[in-house]
Amino acid sequence: MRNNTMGSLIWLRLMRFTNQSNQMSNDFLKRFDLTTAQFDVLMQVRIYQPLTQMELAEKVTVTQGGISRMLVRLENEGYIVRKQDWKTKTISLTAKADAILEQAMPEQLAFQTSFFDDVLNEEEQTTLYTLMTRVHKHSQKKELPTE
Amino acid sequence: MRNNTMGSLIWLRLMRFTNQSNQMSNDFLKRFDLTTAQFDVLMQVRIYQPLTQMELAEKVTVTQGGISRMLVRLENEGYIVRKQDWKTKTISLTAKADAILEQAMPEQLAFQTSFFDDVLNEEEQTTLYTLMTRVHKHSQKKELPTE
DNA sequence: TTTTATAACTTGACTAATCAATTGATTGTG
DNA sequence: CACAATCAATTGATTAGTCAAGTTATAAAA
Repeated sequence: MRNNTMGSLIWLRLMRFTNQSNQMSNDFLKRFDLTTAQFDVLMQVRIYQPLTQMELAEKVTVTQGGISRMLVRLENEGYIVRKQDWKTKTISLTAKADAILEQAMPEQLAFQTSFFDDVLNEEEQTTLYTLMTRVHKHSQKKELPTE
Repeated sequence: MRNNTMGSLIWLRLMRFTNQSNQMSNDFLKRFDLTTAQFDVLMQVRIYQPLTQMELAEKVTVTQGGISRMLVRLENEGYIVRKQDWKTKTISLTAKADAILEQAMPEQLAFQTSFFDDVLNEEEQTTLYTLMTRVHKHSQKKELPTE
């Protein structure tokens, strides 16, 4: 069964790990009544607010349609407000979201960090980050299809 | 804004990369009328067939419910068959799936590999794999919650 | 033999995405 | 001014997944 190149082994590992840690993160964030995807979106809004839906979609690598649906849910929960502003809609956080993030942010960051701090030393983490950054950046250049 | 530890930077990178490469892979597999998730499942069945739904669910890290739904779709498309065998259902590939995988497998493996071969040399790939394996294995031990 | 347990699978309600088609808002141009 | 162009956001159909409650099949006890 000599089909597995090193590349495909890495690929599988990455997929399984992110899949699993994502589930664990969902579990962890339940205490704040948030999902990982919602936390991700709220963090981006917090950093870049006010911003448009298109801009936000790009930051979290989701389509327009995807961000539209996500924001409907977040708006219904009272985490964000959107106001029509020229032909775009401008998104910002509510006080409720601010308060929750204040608490959730340090805990979630510590949670994420623990996946790596427990098994890799500082140098290894830097190496992992550097390698993944190169791989990621390269994949973004790939985007233009070849056939 | 000193909230970003190295760990959370790595985490974000991994999420964004897997998310993006997953989409690209979906795009790539369109020529075989398959999604990445379907390809993943079919590959596991191919390697371990015949196997039960529970076993398969564990291999692709999905819940029982998730695998049940996925298999309904794959069965409707004529890629797999399930036969009730004792109180479990035993899954195996159809000739159709065999034929498609014969073609798709080498191409998909080459596709996955290209994400890494283009930017990392052999040694760097080994390093990346080793580090991710440690991180992944560790996260699996974590599973038991601490509260 | 009728209950009771239990393991394997399914299903309903939901989150999260995608793509492609459509609706809204704001331009220009004829 | 009306009409086409265009950019932003929404929506319908579908895939993919979760959790928790409900089935179904088999085995074991009463």
